[in-house]
Amino acid sequence: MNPSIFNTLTRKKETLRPEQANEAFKIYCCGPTVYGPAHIGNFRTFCVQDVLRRTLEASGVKVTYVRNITDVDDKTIRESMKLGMTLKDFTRKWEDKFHKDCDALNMLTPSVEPRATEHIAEQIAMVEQLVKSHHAYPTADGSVYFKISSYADYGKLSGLDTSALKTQNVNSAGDLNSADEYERENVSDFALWKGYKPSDGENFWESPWGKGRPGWHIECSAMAAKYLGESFDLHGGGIDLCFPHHENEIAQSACSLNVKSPARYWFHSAHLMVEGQKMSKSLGNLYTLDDLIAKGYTPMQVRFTLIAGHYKQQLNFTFKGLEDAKSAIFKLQKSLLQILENLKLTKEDFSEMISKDVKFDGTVFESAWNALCDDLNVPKTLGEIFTALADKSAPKTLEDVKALAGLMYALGLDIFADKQEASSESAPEEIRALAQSRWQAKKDKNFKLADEIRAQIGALGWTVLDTKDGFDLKKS
RNA sequence: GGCGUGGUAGCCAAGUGGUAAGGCAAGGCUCUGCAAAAGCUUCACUCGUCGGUUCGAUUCCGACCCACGCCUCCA
Repeated sequence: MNPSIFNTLTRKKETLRPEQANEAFKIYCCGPTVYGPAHIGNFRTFCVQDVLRRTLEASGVKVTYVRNITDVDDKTIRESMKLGMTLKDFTRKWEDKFHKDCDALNMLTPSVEPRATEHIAEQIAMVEQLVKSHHAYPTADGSVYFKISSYADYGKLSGLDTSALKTQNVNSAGDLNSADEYERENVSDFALWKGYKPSDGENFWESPWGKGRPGWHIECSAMAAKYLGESFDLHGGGIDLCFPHHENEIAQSACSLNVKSPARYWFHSAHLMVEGQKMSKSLGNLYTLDDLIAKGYTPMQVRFTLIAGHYKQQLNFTFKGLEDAKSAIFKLQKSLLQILENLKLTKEDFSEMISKDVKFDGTVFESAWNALCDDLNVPKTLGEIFTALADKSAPKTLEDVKALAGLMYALGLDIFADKQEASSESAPEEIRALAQSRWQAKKDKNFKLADEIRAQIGALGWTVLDTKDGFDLKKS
């Protein structure tokens, strides 16, 4: 079964098929701007895209996945200069951190991950092409702007009324859009190339219009065309990129490459709220992965939380939600362990089964898979998984377990990544000795002493949990 | 103002023209000294409000209320 998604361009749910049958499905996603640690809002988008890619793969489609690194823009330049670092050293540092976080969140590595600064020539070539075809014009300050009035379909993706746009001189905050600053012909014309300013420091490249640097939108168009061709299958990003970023990309590509739209499917995921509020630094509710790990949550719990809501739906991120995810994962582990035991299989066996080569048809998890293929309905998928797991009337077969492993591949949930609560081995010798003496007291039916020792252990920050024939120690 | 999304149990969240998946939390029971765990089990006559269409609407239509997002470089 081929997965479907809601295509922003057509405003319809569509089945995803590669343009050329038997060829790879080509995806381009806008990657991070590396000027600091990515936050969970960024990761919501990237995790959802990861699920899309994995689901396509599990459906038997080959995928080429390109996600760029934006390593030059106002923020990267400003922050690197503030620290006295070269732009490259600065951005590589945050790029490495981004990759570390992605790995922790069990995201697959992109097929290609191009950096904007390593594709300046391609960007300049595209801008030249646009200038030559009169879709763009240079200005006195050495910048080049795209002329949106030269492209009739501008605004089609985001449903923008361009006639209103052209006369719009005031933004939502009531401020005058500083149209004159760069001598733009029209306020809505956007920069393809930015002329050099002293505040750019050492960060500039030579171009036919003098030294400067590329505008933000052109990098994606140039790199997507280079690695995926003039037209590819799907372009993704956060909903905020729909306008103006993707709108501008379409305009650039359409006018320089002579295609209607660079991508046939446009995939946008909704934003993340935190405790009901927009996430922002000023509200102090902007979390990075490390922030959550420091609070004792695991990357897998974070991933579960980020993908558990539908991608088109705004997700309200809460710590209660993180707790819920923790319990849900634990429940999943327990049910699965029971099934594996019945089949005389181990966790390791299951881990080896996690693969994109799966058959879902005829298994108890067929409906879960169908839900995932239906516009990436992860909440329903999870519901179907739990329902199937709980259905005692259908004993699970090896094929069922393999199908579940396939679903775990698609969702990117490494279900045993989180150890089931720390166990006795990690406890200090002192605690273990105490626990041992309590166990002896208990066996001697000296419950008073046993409870005293338990209280003592509790005071030292550990909890004793009795099992059938022994005990576990847990950090409390 | 323009465009768009959503309002389903305490919280999160699917869904369908015929009377509401799932997760979390909570309650009850069983079980072991106790505790925890585990197992079993209960938990929306109701789907923002008001009208309309229909034999029948949470699901279709209209109006209204509320929340949220985008509107020039924020995933």
